[in-house]
Amino acid sequence: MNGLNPELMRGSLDLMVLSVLSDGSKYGYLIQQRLREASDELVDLKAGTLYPILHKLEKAKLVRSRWDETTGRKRKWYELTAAGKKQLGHRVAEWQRYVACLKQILGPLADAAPA
Amino acid sequence: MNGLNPELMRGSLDLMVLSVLSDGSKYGYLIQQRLREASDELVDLKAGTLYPILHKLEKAKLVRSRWDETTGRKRKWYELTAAGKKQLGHRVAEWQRYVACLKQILGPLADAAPA
DNA sequence: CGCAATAGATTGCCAGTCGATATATAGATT
DNA sequence: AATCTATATATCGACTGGCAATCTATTGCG
Repeated sequence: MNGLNPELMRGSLDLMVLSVLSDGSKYGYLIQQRLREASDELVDLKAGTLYPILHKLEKAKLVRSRWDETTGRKRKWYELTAAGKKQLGHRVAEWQRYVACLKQILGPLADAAPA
Repeated sequence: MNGLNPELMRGSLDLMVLSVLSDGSKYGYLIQQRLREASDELVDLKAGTLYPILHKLEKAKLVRSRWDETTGRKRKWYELTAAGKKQLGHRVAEWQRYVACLKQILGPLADAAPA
């Protein structure tokens, strides 16, 4: 996690992964890349972070996976379950409540934004 | 931390505390209350969370403290140092970059917001 | 007098991130 | 043929941080 304070990211990593999966199945490495692209290199999930998250989501039945060995390269494809899609909706709404909450706490500070 | 996913909050607790201190010195218990008010009860920092944060900020010279024993109740007042004010500016800017980043990752999901 | 609220602080548990490491294949370079 | 880089998945251990529980102590109310 390069570009931003890692502490800040912590709580939303699941959300990011679910979000990346919302427009179709992907395998781990691809999720990593997509996230890097979509965030302008700000989010660079390490393997040691990503795979535990995927396993956790799978255990919670929010995603399901299957191996693809038809191509030379072994890949494990992950896709959102119905519950996962529903959960994603909740998480997005929660995220927005969080942002609104912080905005209220920051008050006038939220306006001016010096580097 | 009642109203919202605690995991989500994790990274921004320091920022919240710094922010609450930006409009004047406060003692711990007061910070707790102000934060609860300012967030419409969504953020309720427990003592076991707040005091370690304050001590950490003090160690980092972002806040300074002094005891007030002139009133019956012993209170430890915390105030932002110059470095703390500067740091607050950085943290706010960083927060905004984070929010923008997430918005980009969420893409179309960020628009519709079902509960 | 007892109880709730105020006020500060510490300890120990648990969960989560990430660097390091392991394994293995594909394609490019030497 | 050998080496290197990128691809691809996975686990382990160290470290950090939040929070419930706990402790001490005071103020004010019924």
